[in-house]
Amino acid sequence: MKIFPNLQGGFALNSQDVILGMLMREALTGYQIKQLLEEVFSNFYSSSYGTIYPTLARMEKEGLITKENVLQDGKPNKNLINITPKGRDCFNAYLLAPLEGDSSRKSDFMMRLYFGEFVGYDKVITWLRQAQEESQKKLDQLLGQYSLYKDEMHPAQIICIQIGIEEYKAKLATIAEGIVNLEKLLEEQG
Amino acid sequence: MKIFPNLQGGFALNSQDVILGMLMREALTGYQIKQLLEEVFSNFYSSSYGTIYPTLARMEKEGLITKENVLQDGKPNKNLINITPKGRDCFNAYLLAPLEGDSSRKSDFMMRLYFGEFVGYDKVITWLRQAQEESQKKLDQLLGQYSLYKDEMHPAQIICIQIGIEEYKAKLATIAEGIVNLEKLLEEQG
DNA sequence: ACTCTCATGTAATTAGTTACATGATTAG
DNA sequence: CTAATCATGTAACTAATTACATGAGAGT
Repeated sequence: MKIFPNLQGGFALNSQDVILGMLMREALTGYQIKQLLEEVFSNFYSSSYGTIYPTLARMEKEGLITKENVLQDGKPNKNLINITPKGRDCFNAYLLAPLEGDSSRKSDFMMRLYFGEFVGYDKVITWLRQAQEESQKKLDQLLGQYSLYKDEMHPAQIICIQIGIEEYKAKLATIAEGIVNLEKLLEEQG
Repeated sequence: MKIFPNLQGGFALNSQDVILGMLMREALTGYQIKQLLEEVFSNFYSSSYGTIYPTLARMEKEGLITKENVLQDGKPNKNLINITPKGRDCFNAYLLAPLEGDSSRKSDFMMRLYFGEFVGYDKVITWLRQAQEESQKKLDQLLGQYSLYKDEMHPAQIICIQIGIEEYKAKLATIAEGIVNLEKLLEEQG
């Protein structure tokens, strides 16, 4: 007896939907899918090889994709993944399904900030600086994407990237302000 | 042979650390822990009863907490959870461990925006409006928290909430702008 | 010599969600 | 009489991560 009746073709955002979306435009390899996840989707999704390859195997069995073995020279052979008509239907069904509320973003950084009372200001400042560096990298990545591709991007895609950019800018500004305030407090103390 | 040697007292942010942090100030019940997660931690963590109670049971076995049964009248009995000295050590070890990079925020909304080319502008606008509503609620929740407790909050805690507030403001502004642009495009189309 | 990129995959393990199960009291 | 709040827990199942395993070619 199934407790979760929505095995696949289910309603929650999962790696299968993301992969199908990527394949809508062009055939890709598992390796390329992973690269795209890191380079362009990392702001709102992530997945490892340990998820990607087993998912692709299952999707092939279900007839959502086909694998085409391509011999290369100088490089290992690759399996080029093509989406099938059934796969396209499945992706369109995902797009028509009700939008889910944003799933919980778990942030170690924010958690520690919240518990900042249990460490010294200096430690909190260290965390803030680390988050600052990380956020700056993410922002640069998004800005790079935007300037490179904005002319060929769909309006919805542009909004997606802009949301990321503006969120990181806001985060960075608030972190910078926080560092200044904490440094002032540190000085007053000692 | 263990593949993951960091069973507990591990390095990744998990429900155990969050629960210990909550108990540092005062004893709580499992029910109250869930409420706090929804009301104050929801911006950077979430957990269900199906995680909380089994985690508490394991933590008791490991001596990180103790349960104190309290009889109430008119209400069901409750198990008040107290943190032990070992539990405090464990939480401090978490705070000293290296800060993790922000774990992947998986967002159905952002994913759909990115694949907006496969649906009409009207559908994208619907998604934007839904996200707008949801983000506004989250923002209001944070603003409420801030105005209620800002005088008793630690500076680090204030920064934590401000980051959330500014992120949501930025998101809302960008969504609003996006809706205007898409509506213009819809009109032009006819 | 070493490291990076390309390339595909499996095994062990963890952590989590959803749905179920129970039941008293209070407020509308 | 119906729904919400208070309160604790379990069983079935899903989804994912990490680490391992393999191997060729290119650049420094």
